[in-house]
Amino acid sequence: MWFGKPRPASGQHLGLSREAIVRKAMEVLDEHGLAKLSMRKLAAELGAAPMSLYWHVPTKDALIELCLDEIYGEFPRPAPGAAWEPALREMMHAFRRLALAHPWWVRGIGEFTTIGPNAVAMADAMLEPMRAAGLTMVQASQAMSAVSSFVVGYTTAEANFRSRGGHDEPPPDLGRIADLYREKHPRYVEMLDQQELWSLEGQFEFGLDCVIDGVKARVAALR
Amino acid sequence: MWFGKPRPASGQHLGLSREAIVRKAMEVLDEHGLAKLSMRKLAAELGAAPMSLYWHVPTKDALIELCLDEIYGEFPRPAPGAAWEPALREMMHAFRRLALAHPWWVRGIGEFTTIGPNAVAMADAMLEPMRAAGLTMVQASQAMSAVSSFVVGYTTAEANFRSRGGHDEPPPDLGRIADLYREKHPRYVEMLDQQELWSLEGQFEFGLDCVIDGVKARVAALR
DNA sequence: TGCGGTCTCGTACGCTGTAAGTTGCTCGTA
DNA sequence: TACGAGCAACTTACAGCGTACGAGACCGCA
Repeated sequence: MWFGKPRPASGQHLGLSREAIVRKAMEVLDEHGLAKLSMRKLAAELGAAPMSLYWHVPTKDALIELCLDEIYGEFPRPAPGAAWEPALREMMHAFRRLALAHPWWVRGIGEFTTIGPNAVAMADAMLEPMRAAGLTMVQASQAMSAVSSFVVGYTTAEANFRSRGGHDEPPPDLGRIADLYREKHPRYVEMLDQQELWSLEGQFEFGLDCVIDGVKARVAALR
Repeated sequence: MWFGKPRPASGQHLGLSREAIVRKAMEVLDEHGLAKLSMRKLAAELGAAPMSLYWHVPTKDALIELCLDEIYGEFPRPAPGAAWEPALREMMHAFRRLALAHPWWVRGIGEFTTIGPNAVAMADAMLEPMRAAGLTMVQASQAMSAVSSFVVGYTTAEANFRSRGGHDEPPPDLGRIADLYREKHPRYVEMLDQQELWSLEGQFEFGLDCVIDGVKARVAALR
């Protein structure tokens, strides 16, 4: 007997779809990280055979790129009429938030260069307040490139550091490292001892302020 | 008769050593990239059996970290008595030079966080002119963190872009991407059409100027 | 009833890192 | 000269990986 469902959910149909696969892949990524994602385990998790995934997704790398772009979809949109500087700042804070919530994401960005629909939409949205404020295309793009380069670099390091057990205080194995280099590079070891440096948010804020200030000054000078 | 050589180079001795393995690994990395480095191929290249490498190196990841640190050894040292700003600038240019010469390097930095002897020596050397100029430890460290975060982020993207065939001009598949997004994000596509944006060195210089300016201003304000 | 399209699966190939155990070599000492 | 220690290289084997290829199962439609 057959119940007239759009998908008869019988025999050959598991309800697999690109969306379902991406969703489950992101679960696995959030929980176990990039290195632990395998097509075979992912398939098992979905109750399917490994090769079944390949009907919906051409390759593992392509799947990862889909996941990467998915995160770009979670960015907030600048409020209409917002000034570019606070909008950019807010966007970069969102970036850090997402990067720390999904540590595999920053690493993936470094390896795969995403130009998926969500990434493009996000960049395009950020372009709006900048153009509205009178920045030229080149200025706007250079500003975004400078600021986001910093943010990518910083959050990569931070995510890495945190994944090794670091928080906002000196890491557990700091003593070992300090001992290793104490006679040869005492200045460096002295730096490691500064409590203030281990405020990861503070470091981020400082760098972000620097870049944005620099950008503002340069943009103003060309007026 | 015995010639007093430290290693008689006979029978079981292939001349394998940690240094030789690292050297050959760097050759492979420079030529084929991180993904193509395998212990088995590396061993073959050295005329040895795969497992022989494991006498000299505990694990593949450890070998990669050794290679990463090796590159840090190629940094120039700031001239004695140099001012911190030009010294830092020069250091960051060296970073970009090395990152483009060894594209696997930047990617590896993002994945492995190196605190090897050469990396530490390089950071320590950079600390010298900053301390001499009267910056506090915290200021010096924050400045280095901000600037190098930008440089890591930018060169990661640039190395990635170049490895996909990009040079200092619009990439070959730009048309395809532009067509994809033209109706939905015309502003973004217009940005891609700006010739000036594809000067990768220009973009780098712009961003670097921004961060360093911002750092200088902040340091001066705290005086 | 048969057909073409959509989806799932089984098998197989050629890779990977490395744990465990074995062999041969050289050397210091007896 | 004989022997055990220790170093260095090798062999074998395991568990896993991405995915090419081809064979089915099921659907709607003619």
